[in-house]
Amino acid sequence: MDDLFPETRERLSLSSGAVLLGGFAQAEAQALLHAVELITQQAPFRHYRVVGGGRMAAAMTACGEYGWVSDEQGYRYVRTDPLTGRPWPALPSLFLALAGRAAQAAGYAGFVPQCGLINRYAPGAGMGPHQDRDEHTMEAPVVSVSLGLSALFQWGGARRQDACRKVPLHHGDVVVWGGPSRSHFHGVLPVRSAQSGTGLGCRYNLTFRVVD
DNA sequence: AAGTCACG
DNA sequence: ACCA
Repeated sequence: MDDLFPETRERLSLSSGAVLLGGFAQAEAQALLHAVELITQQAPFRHYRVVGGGRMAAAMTACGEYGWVSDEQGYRYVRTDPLTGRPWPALPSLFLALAGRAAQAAGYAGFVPQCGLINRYAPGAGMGPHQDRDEHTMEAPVVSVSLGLSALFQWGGARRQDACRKVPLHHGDVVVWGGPSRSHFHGVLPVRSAQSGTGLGCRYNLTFRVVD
């Protein structure tokens, strides 16, 4: 388990099935950011609408077999980027390797994501508590990778009204939630601008999922 | 409401 | 509460 994350700084049990892994190598973070740059050249960041008409504060794009979109038909996964009309950019092997490694370290072997969502949080942007329930299967875990500015992750329970625990997430942290925690509510408090060692002016979050 | 705003 |  531990040898899969040799750079791990800390390991924090969140609840049944959810794990926070801390700190992969800086060189790997730079490679991940470079991959993000290449993806966003093909599938630009955009702001989706939430049900009800509001605008999501986080800018989003995706890579892999499926991408998450929000449109007049609701929240769903599609194989074609509605913005470009082209398939989503391929999941870089670096993403596949990191996601598989993190999932295995958290106790979920054989994780092969079909979707890599990329969320960009400018200072002030956050995401309210919600469940990830648009995937057709909930068997596989969600793997979440934090890059750039730090943020407070809100980790809730199975019900919206359950208390949320605030977990600081920093550049290089990975959160994995599966099993009973797969459908737990979670969100991100508005990101605050700060001088971080990364020099990045925003937070990037990569989330990896199996869709069907 | 995966958002925003008003009001106590 | 709002009423997409």
